[in-house]
Amino acid sequence: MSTLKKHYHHGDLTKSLLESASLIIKEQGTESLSMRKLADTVGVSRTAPYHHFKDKNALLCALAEQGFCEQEKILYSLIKQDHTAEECFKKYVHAYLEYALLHNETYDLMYGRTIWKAGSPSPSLKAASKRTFKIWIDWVEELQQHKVLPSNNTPLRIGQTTWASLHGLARLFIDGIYLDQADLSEMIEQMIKNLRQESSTSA
Amino acid sequence: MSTLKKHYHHGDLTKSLLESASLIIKEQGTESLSMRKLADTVGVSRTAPYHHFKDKNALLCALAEQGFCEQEKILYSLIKQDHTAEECFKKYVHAYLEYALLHNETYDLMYGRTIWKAGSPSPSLKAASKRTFKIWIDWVEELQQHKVLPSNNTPLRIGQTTWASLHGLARLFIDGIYLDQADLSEMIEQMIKNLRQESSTSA
DNA sequence: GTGCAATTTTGACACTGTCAAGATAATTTT
DNA sequence: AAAATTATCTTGACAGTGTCAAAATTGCAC
Repeated sequence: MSTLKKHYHHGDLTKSLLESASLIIKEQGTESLSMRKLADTVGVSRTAPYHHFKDKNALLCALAEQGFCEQEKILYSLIKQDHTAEECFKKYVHAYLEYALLHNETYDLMYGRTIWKAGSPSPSLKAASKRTFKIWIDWVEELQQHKVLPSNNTPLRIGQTTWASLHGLARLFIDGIYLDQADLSEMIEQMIKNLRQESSTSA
Repeated sequence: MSTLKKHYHHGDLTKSLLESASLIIKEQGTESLSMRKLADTVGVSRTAPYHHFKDKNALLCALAEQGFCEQEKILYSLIKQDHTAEECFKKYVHAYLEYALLHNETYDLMYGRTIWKAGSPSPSLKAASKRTFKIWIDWVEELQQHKVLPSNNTPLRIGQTTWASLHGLARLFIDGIYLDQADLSEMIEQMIKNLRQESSTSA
């Protein structure tokens, strides 16, 4: 009888489920997120969550969607700062990888097989990812104009390939192929050089 | 009583399991590979496979290891041809992505979360992946000498970053983030330009 | 043939996602 | 306020999973 929504037994189960689920995947990995344990953690029966999410896939989609919002906020605010385009791009790359590695489980849901191949992305998740991608492509166009990124192709293609590069770097660490965080920063620096318009300046 | 190995009940269960498993993941995805169904397919009881593979993880490791052998063969033979370094590199990129997409489920086992993060790679799998990686790094050094890849860092770093780029491109398609195979070849071409020593030649 | 070791099976346990049906509480309608 | 309707949650059930322990089967060496 107080705030906005109010479900009789639990206040706001939808929200509680998302929060708990988010915590579980962060601390124990997506593999060990089960609907039953989640329900138990929140203090509700096994099938209660199914009245708030059609199935597990829907829950994961919601988590991924939250991730897109969060990531978009971080990266978008970065773009809108008043650095040189060059400096801004470098910061973007660092921020992108920082987000990916810090929220690695969420990143995996956002850009990984679990939802996009094994599962099926919800319409609103698709929309969120498209939105994020569009912001990126628009900014790539600017970066091309400022001669930060190469102009030998359309913003779309350049955006796709440089994104693929960042994504690949992120994945190698997220998936446990590389573990040594010490290597990471050096790899990031080199990746930035690779992606820049003029890649080779020194011998 | 004929050839090399011979197990009394089934000829060579180990081999049969690997072959069937390989077929199942190719046709139905790794998600729908279960030890029980696999056993059933091969015509043996649920727990029989456990005398040939310690657990499911071990089976997956074996599949991944096979993948490394196969991939190594393809790529290594390519390196040893008599094209220009430039031409050879282009072919390599195409071949790498072709393998990744054609054997996408195996590729995912070789370079994906399932084994490397969620599971645990067997010693021999680790060795196989190290071997493959070493061949790559050695060749990167050659490519640098032929001014195909940039020389502004060690072979290791350049090898890591350009591999990350190829891997990222592969993953976007393997994981279902991108589906349109028509885009793929254009993205590959652009990626090659990105990776080459002099990335921007035209406006 | 007997003994031994390799191989396979049966039974069991604790999990998983999710459906159908029933119970309960809140909300709306009368 | 009482009744009807809806939203929410629970209990029971089913089919599936990985994998362990113990028993059964088979092949081979002696």
